[in-house]
Amino acid sequence: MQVQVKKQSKKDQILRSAEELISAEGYINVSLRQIADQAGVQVSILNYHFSSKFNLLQEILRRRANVIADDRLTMLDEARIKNGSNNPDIKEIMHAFLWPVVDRCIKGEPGWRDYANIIAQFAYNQAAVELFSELFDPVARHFISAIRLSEPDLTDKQIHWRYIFAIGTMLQFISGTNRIGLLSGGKYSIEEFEFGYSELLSFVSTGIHSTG
Amino acid sequence: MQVQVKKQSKKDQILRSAEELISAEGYINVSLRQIADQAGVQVSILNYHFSSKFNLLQEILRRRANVIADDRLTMLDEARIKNGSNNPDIKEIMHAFLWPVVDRCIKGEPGWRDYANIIAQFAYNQAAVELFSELFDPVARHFISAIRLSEPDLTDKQIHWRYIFAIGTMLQFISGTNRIGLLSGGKYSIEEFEFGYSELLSFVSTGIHSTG
DNA sequence: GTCTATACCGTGATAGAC
DNA sequence: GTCTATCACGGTATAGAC
Repeated sequence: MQVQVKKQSKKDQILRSAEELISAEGYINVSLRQIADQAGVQVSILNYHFSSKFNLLQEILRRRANVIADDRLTMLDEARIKNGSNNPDIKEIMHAFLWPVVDRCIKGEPGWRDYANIIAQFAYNQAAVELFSELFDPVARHFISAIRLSEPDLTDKQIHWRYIFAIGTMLQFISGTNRIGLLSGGKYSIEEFEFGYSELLSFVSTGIHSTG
Repeated sequence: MQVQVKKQSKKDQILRSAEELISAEGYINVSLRQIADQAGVQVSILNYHFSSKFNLLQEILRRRANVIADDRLTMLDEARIKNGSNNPDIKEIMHAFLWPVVDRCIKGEPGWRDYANIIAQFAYNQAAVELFSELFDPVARHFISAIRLSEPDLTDKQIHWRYIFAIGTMLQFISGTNRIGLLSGGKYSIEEFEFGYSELLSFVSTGIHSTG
């Protein structure tokens, strides 16, 4: 029993160190030896537990995904209950989709910030797309059903495309790159997450609702 | 003179091979030796011309950027002229922003498709953000001015945020990952670019115009 | 200025002892 | 499960030919 706990916490420690370093310096620039050093373990332990560097990355991506997935479904259900007709409007739906990620990834503990950064790093990487689909698309289909009810004038195809666009918008927001700081010459910043979030939510909701 | 041409075409050949391989297999998975082989040159030539792998990537990103930048400004000017008041509506503005990328990257020669893929691969990579800003933000500021005229009810801060969101939406679209194919179980595909583009344009335009 | 040959050291990964 | 030793390969630097 105690051994089991010990092992778990050790594996977690590796995952945590990897998360931190990959987020800060980028997957390419971090070596397994650095990760091992920071976690206080031997290099070959990493290969024992994770079998490859890329698989370590995949485990990082997996680890926190279902927390988000659960929260999204919970918030979607709550929105349905709060709304008597079981048919919340598009903004409530997208809030249930966006908030679990944004809240944790921007305000949450450092691990979640790192996680968001890593997700953005690999979002458009061919090798990781299938994993992302596996982790997030089952829940996505629930949201698409909800949108279908809420926006009866949209075709199924339109809903799918716009949902994908919403993901793209969200990724831009949760990536730690502070592109808005560079664009605005420092006038605005990714740190103003409350303003940013309300803009994100209305951008995405209005975009999905669009009639052309 | 002729020597100059020869050299240029050789350097271009390396860039082209690198572009193709990095797009297809990912920056991490491609070695300089593979690139050299495909270009029919020696490995050390790459270091001679580009000094490092990452710098080679940067040159790839630079090479086609100003073609897009020029087209965007041209289309923006045309929209202004076509519209008597020098104040085109938001959809015309965003079309001028999106079309030069989408047209080339989706319909254009293979090199442009690869280019789009690589841009998406590095869009949220900390190490590349400053370069992207350098390459695209000067033109972005012209578009922000145009939006300011077109959408007088928006604050400067709102325009900046929404412009950033538009970039995120575009990246999702031009990335070659076909996330929509996975989400829809193959029903829809990234290949239907005409439908996708009209959805993209209205999503982004409506999102920017949003009143909450 | 270009290109070639070669060597260096850090990397991810493996096999086997304990 | 963990550690040591070892491997092949990667990006990079350099010395010198043309």
